[in-house]
Amino acid sequence: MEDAPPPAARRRKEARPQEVLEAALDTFVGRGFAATRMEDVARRAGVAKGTLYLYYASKEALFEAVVQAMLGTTIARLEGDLGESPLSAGDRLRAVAQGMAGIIGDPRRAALPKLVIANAGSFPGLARFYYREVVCRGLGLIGRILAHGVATGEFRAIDPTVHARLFVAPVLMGAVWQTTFAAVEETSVPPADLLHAHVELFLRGLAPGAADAPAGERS
Amino acid sequence: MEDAPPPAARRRKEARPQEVLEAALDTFVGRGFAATRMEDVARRAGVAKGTLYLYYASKEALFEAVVQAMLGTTIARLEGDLGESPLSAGDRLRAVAQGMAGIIGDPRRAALPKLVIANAGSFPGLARFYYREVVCRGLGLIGRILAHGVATGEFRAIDPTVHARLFVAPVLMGAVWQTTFAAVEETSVPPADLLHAHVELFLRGLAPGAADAPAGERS
Amino acid sequence: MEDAPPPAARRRKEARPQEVLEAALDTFVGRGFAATRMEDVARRAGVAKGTLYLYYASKEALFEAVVQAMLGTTIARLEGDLGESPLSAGDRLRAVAQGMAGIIGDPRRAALPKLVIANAGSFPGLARFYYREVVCRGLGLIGRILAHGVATGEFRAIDPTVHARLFVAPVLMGAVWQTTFAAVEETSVPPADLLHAHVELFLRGLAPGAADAPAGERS
Amino acid sequence: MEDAPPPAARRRKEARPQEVLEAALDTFVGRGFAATRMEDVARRAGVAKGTLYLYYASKEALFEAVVQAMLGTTIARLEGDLGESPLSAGDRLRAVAQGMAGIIGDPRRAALPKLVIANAGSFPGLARFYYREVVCRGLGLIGRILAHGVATGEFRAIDPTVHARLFVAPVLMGAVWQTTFAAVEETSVPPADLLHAHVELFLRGLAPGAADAPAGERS
DNA sequence: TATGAATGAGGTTTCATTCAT
DNA sequence: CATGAATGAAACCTCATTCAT
Repeated sequence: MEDAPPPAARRRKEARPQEVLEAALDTFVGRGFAATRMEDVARRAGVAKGTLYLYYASKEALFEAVVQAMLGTTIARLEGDLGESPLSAGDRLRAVAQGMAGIIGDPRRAALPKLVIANAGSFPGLARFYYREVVCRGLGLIGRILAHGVATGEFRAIDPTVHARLFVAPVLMGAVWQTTFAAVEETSVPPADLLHAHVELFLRGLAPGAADAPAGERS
Repeated sequence: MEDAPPPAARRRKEARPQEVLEAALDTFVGRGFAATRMEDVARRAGVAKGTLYLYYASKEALFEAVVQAMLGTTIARLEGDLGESPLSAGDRLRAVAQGMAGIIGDPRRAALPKLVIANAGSFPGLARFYYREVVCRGLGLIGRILAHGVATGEFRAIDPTVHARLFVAPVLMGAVWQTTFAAVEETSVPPADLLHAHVELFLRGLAPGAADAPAGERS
Repeated sequence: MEDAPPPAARRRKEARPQEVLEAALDTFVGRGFAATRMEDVARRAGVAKGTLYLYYASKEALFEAVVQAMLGTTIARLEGDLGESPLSAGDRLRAVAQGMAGIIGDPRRAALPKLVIANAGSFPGLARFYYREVVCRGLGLIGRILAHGVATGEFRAIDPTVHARLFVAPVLMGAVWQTTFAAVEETSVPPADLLHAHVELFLRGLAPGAADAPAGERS
Repeated sequence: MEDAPPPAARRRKEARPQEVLEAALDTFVGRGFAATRMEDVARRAGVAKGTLYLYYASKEALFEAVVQAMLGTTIARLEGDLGESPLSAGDRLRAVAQGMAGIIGDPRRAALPKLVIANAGSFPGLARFYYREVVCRGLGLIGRILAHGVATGEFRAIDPTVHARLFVAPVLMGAVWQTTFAAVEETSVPPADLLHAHVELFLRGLAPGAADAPAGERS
């Protein structure tokens, strides 16, 4: 005799919390927290309204669980890419970009930034938490790579804090873009192309070139 | 000779719709459309609940009026910058960046992108409208400058469609950032610094430099 | 020189209360008391909302004034017909019917019964008042004529109280009918025809005929 | 063997919609549609405000359901009486009167005419619908009986269309009367007496008697 | 006297949450 | 565990009434 009879029905039951989370994520992203009704989530998850409360104590708790679940894997992914490596700073930026591409390639994970941005006002703790756990760590990682590149002379002298943000911006924007304008966009650019162009442009811009900037600058 | 006798009380009356719009914008941006209560808007505008309905037929109508009002000035600003000029492509990009800086320097106008992003799900027409009226026109303007620079050899050969997005991303991101993380940010970067660094990095990256990319690899 | 300059503008001013009453009556009859908005009445009367309150202290007061105004003339009319006369009972009933025809011929006056019926629930005093002032007096008048006819042998022996109601019913019904179904009726019967047929039928039915009822049965 | 286990609590649950309808009817009749608050209906039905919306989508929908429910049985009753029979026209009118007495004997059913009359203004479709489904059919039935009586010589020559209305008027009026003046009436006449007197008077009046009308007519 | 912008109490409706089955 | 009928707090919106002009 086996230890348990998980013949399809049981398996479903154990996957419930996960299915609920996914249904909730989709609805929260599509409609925003306030406009999402628990019944919508329940229907999408294929369970009854009351069942949601067996797993999550309230709508807020469900929302936080959604963010946590996404953060968990996102952070893990970032941490994985954080490991030191013998590559050049440029190649390490390329590797980070690859990792980010993987993340925003998964629509479910790409939705997180928008979720945070759209609901930070209603969840005071959310912005702070996301900022500390994701933004700081992400910017820190990139900043360190940039600083290293500057130190070795691979990059020209720039402020790593500032340029870390510049490096991240198109990725974040791309993620938000997808979940907002994808449906109405006429001429769409594949995220992969965008990311590739971004990295090359970025690295060229950092190259310790001759003078300061090409033409007649100042600002 | 005065045109009319506006004795302080009258002036207030005529400014009502505008005051309501500003109060509504602030609240919608802070809490999102659904979580905003009409009473909050009224209190912030210093009027009674019912007064809102003298000017706007419903919460939705108020929201749309807010977006329209912001769009109006934003579009006008963009159109102004659209004028052809004898400057180099690089300097024209710098001018556009200046214009954008002016826009996101006004907190009220900087709030529009977040408003659209956060509520596109609940207002199907909103994303489409904003995309057509602002995104397309903005990207088109920048794309044309880029294409011109490529044609004259001022820039290396890049895809204007793709790089227009890259040019805009940090600006948009900055605007969204401000209204989302400003309160919790530890080490903030002045938007002006960010924008300046961005433009310089961008122009360096576009310079028709020697080889392809500085160091070894490829993606 | 005249005593006052009432050149059309002044005359209008003095007629205001009456115009307001008429506008109110029309609206109350059409929509019911609760569904009538003061602004509707004002617009129909051609005055501003606030002006109504110069003449009537509240919506309820306006409603009561409407009823009073209608009652006044209605009662007066009835009283006029109440005068004793040398006619036969039958001819006096015919005269009363004439009077009623005059009343329900004026759409404004015909509307009163419906107004009372539809709003008696919301105005506890209204039913009582109308019953005392109109119903009782009307039924009393007719009852006395019937009793007189019975006493003189002009009519067979019937209960004047009961038959007074039977005499009034088609008139009331006709008045209510007009303001309720007139717009949707396919085959309408002119009120005058209806009334004439009613009186003749009624008088024939009262004639001290041979047996009890024409044909065989029982009750 | 029982079909199901309805242990007193369950029975209550299934009767909910019906209980709500009855509570709503009573309140609508007493106060009119506009003056009725959903909370009143809920309290009278012994449920919470929100519960009403489980069964009826809106206040209007509830009102229409009330009318429908009443109409259903009323129409059925009328149809039942519509069956051809071998009786004389007079006896068939008596039978119809009996049927009507049954209807207005049930206070709930007697309330329908008043409901329609009082709210036709706010529900444009209501008057039309009621007219077609009840008034036309009722008048048609009676008109056919009258026409038959005229054809067989049982009645004198009258216009069936006109006299059908005269036949119905006291019944309708009685129904409306009950729900409007019952509480304030001093000398009330039992509806049954009224109806009986009406039918006898009506039949006498239709008898193909000697001349036209007894005494000195003409209008 | 007349106006109509402003007010806010009160009504309809929604929906997160509970609990008996 | 799972359900979904029931609840009632809270939000949107209307409109009778007031009052500065």
